[in-house]
Amino acid sequence: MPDDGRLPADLFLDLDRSGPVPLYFQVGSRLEEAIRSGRIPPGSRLENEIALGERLSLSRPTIRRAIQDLVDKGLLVRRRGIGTQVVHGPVSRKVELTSLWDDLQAGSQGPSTKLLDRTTVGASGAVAEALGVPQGSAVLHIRRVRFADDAPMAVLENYLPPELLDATDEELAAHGLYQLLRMRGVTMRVAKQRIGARAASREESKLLEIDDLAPVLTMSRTAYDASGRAVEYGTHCYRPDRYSFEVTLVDK
Amino acid sequence: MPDDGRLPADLFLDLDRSGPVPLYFQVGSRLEEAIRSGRIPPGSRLENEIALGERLSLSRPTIRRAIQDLVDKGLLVRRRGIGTQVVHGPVSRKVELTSLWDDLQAGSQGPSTKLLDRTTVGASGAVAEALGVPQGSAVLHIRRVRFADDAPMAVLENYLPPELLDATDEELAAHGLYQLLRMRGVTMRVAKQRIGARAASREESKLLEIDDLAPVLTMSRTAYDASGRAVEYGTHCYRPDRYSFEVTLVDK
DNA sequence: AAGTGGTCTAGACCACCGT
DNA sequence: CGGTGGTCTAGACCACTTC
Repeated sequence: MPDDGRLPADLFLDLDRSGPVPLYFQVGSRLEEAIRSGRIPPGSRLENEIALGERLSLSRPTIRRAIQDLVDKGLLVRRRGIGTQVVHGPVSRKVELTSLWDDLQAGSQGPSTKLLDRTTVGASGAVAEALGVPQGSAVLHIRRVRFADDAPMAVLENYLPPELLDATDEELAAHGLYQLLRMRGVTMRVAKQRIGARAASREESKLLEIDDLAPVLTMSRTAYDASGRAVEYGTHCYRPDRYSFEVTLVDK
Repeated sequence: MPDDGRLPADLFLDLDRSGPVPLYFQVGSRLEEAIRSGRIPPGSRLENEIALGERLSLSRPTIRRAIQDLVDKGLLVRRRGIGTQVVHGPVSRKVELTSLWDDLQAGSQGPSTKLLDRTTVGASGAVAEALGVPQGSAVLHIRRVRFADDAPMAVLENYLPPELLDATDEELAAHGLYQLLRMRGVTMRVAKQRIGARAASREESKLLEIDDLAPVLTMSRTAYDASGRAVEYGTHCYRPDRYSFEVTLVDK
């Protein structure tokens, strides 16, 4: 059998052993690129971990970690006694604007945002519980509409901790919450989301340019920083013809 | 500071070093149990990895893996130079029937299912592409209604590979797809899902006992086995007042 | 029997955080 | 500065699959 899964030799020529980027990340990224581009075709077998490690002068745990990351992303499948294969399914498809993170990560570059409302309010029961602050303490409440290609896509309602009370309207419209929080030393690490559906309210239907009571996709999220403190609580609703969520599950 | 994060001494007394259950899994499970039960309270600090390893007579990588699994589940947060903490947020909340896997995993025990339709059809364009089979090849098509507490919750439409062509109606109603496929040697490893919303069709609204054109939550999924072959394609719609999806995201 | 991934060990050095 | 997690190494033994 000539198919020994030997990878293209030039894939890993430029590994940087002194820079700050971890080796497992460099290996994983190059491998992911090769798979998504189709250069390593679906269903093809990879070299075994030890051989690959020797060719790259890397230890087996380092190789394993790089491969495991791609397994977690759903790009590779491992079977004991068999080997590692590229999945057959639709791999090359990029995650476009349906990623679950993009509300946080886009912001500055992505679709535009219009600020509808921005007030400082005392945290009510549900908000106070979600953010983990005392009832009645001051939090920032904002309401925005997100546009993609000049068409309304979502209505975003958020409650934020005191750090952002000083943000200007211009900042809120231009920079996205994730970025604003980062600039103030707050980085999100964990988020819990609930996705559902309901009929649009009269106001929402107007903003989204859909019929009253038409279906909307809803998502509510609480995000936590590295210390475990809640730093964002939001309730969003989306036009279902312009937005959907994509999730890849891996059996562990 | 007396808070050295020292864990309860009896947590790890019964580690089985000879059985088939990996040590990192045993450690992780016990830790998860202690966190979810509140025995290790939110915000509390854990011992550092090396100390914990010494106390349990385990190497640092083994401890790290156990902890990392809980970080990936959103139960713990690690910070370099600081330590590992239990997140502050709502942790103890069980995942009940909103897990993204339960359609696959419940089946036998969970809510009941009524089989509406079961036919062998030639794979049409979209189905053939999703399942990765030739156009027109025989696949099993089934349509079911899922009930929870005797109330309709979802309409499930699935296309399945030839392995299941011989399944009886009783099996289909009683055992759940995941279990039936497992019994035939097929195990799912990766699934890609898309979650959206739309208005219910007349037939769906009747089955779900809701108004015509009322909102429904939709999910379509393609599942792959260990070899990367597609083994299930399904389109489901849910009553949004009885079902929603819960997702935990971790920044990696 | 040979080859694969799955687990585990016992170290090492580094980057980052607090004091 | 000491303590923490982040990375990396070089081995070892095992379980599983295929031949």
